[in-house]
Amino acid sequence: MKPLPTEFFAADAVSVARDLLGRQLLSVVDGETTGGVIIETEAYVGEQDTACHASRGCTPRTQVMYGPPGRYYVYLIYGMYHMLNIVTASEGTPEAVLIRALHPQQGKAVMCARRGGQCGQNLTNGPGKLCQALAVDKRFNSLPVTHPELYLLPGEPPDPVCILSTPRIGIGYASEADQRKLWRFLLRSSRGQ
DNA sequence: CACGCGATTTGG
DNA sequence: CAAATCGCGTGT
Repeated sequence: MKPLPTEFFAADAVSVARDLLGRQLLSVVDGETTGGVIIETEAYVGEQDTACHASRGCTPRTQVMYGPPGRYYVYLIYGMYHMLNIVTASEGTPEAVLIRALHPQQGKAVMCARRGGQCGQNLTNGPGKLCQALAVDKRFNSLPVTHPELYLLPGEPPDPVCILSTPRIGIGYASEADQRKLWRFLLRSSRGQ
């Protein structure tokens, strides 16, 4: 199957965040294929969005968000967890989508091992957890989404009625108005995923 | 160059 | 409820 092209991400982060639900994220690291279906995302929308890292301008860390869409923005948080984002919009417009959760599909045993033996629901149900499970770290920062070691497949776009939107998580430092934005998107859990 | 803290996870 | 743990952004 053909990977999602970089052009897919040349749209506003909110639209891309919604459109990424139901898509597949695959990692091929150390000869192991791991991944699953994206079931939770968040949009971070430029310098005016006080929850977005780019709200403090272009810095060494945020530089990739100012580049062309369709590249990974990976950073370290709390000194120990990585966060996987995909840059959207257009060059000079620093927007990105955070991948927050997957429904595990490929390489569950490997993901289990990378997660310290934890399995089941605990494999990829968090932005730090899924990076651990897929062996995603800063070496993917600024690489294109068509990279052979980390890429996306079209999957099956969900029925819009299955998409929930809520406020974003863990952004207490942002303005109240930005905290209230419904820019977190989830796929309503259903059987058979 | 020193300081403070975070788009989280885990264990108590 | 608090610790873990360090790169980055900010101000000196």
